[in-house]
Amino acid sequence: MKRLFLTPSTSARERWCEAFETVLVADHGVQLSSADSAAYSSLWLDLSTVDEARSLTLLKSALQAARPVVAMSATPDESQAFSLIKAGAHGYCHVEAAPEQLREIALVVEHGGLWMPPSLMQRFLALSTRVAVKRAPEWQQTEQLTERELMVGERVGQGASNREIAADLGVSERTVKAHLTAIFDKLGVRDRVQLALTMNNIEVPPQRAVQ
Amino acid sequence: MKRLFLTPSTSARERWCEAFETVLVADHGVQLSSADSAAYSSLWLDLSTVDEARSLTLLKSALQAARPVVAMSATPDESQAFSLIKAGAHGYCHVEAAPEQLREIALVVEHGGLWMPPSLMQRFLALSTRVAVKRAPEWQQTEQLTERELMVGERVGQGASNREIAADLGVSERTVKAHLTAIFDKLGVRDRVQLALTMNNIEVPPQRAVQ
DNA sequence: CCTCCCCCTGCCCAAAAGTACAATGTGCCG
DNA sequence: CGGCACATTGTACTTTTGGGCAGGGGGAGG
Repeated sequence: MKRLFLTPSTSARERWCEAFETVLVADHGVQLSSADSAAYSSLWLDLSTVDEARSLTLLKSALQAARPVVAMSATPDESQAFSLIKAGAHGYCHVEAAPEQLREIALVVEHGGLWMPPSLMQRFLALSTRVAVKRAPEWQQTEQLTERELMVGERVGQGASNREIAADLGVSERTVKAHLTAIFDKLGVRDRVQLALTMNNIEVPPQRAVQ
Repeated sequence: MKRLFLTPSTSARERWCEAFETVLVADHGVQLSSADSAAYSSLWLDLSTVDEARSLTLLKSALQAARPVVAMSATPDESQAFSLIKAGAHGYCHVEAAPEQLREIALVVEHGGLWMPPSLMQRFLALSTRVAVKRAPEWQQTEQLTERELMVGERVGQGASNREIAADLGVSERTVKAHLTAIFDKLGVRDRVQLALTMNNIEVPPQRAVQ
């Protein structure tokens, strides 16, 4: 199986060749067709000289090949790792990773796994602990909101006030309130705080009625 | 490499033997010593007849062997998957998974990867990344709250109203407000919505000043 | 003893949030 | 065309929130 490395430079080519028997190296600009994708089993993106926005763009186009993509960074960073993983990368590692490690990562991602450095993985799992993991039913709740309601809900989920939302959407504050009332009803929440949590997939524990 | 399967029954043993050359099967009750752990490369937990609480207990003891653990369920379920993964499992699959798939999973977890069914993986990533990824600064923030302030903050993070919090803590509503004012100041948030998000490790994007 | 910090609270006020009742306009569907 | 869902807004009212001003009590430490 061949591995395709996309990089602006070829400085690390040596290490890659050491890791895998067959390596293809191409420039970032290369156009990937689905025909090509049969030719390799995984795709490796060198993002060491690329800014965040462009990283995501490159990743998106790389993902179209329907092969697992491993993002490689020169300055591994939690925030970058998570945003790339979230965007669809199957792996995240240092661009200077040793051949042996590259082989491990290839094994993992080419068999449907997710790979990142152990410390990051740990942190990644720890971070998700506060997120509600229950029921698919309420997942649809967000779906039952109208387009406009969804916009309002999302802004509340970011901590915006009614006035700010109104300005954002170019409507009156009264309209925002109207949407909110509808949302509260549909999602079964009481106020904007509970809505904000719900919009972030956080379980809202039932509050004891007082008075 | 051997794989150790922990199961109350041996009904699936056949499939396991088909998947791997060497398979050890033992009861859930078996005690794992670190000496044993050298004998196998991964540990597979059959949780098909086990309730949630016991699942976590079994997983915890299995993890002590310092080998990757794959949890297998008869009724794969998002909630169960996530709680097991968070508790330290490296893989989650159906107990009836085909031999070929078992081999894939073994490859992944034994090389440091995380494996779960693709649909679950997608959902898992979608959920996880709503969470803020930089906490070092704000983590201390939570620490800089006094005991009482922390209690109030946590309740706000669960969507409680001032009145409810007051009742919970057995103080007046005015006191709750006083604590809140102090919290807003310390954490640099504007209102209870932003506080609720912050308490759940969710990044509060700066809002454009309007007016 | 004095000071600092934390906890608690009352009165009062302003802003924000949330609701009720009502109305207008638009586009889609039978 | 009439019904219906959606978006929009106004007036007015109630509730909740946030905070200024002022004060009391307690514990730790100089």
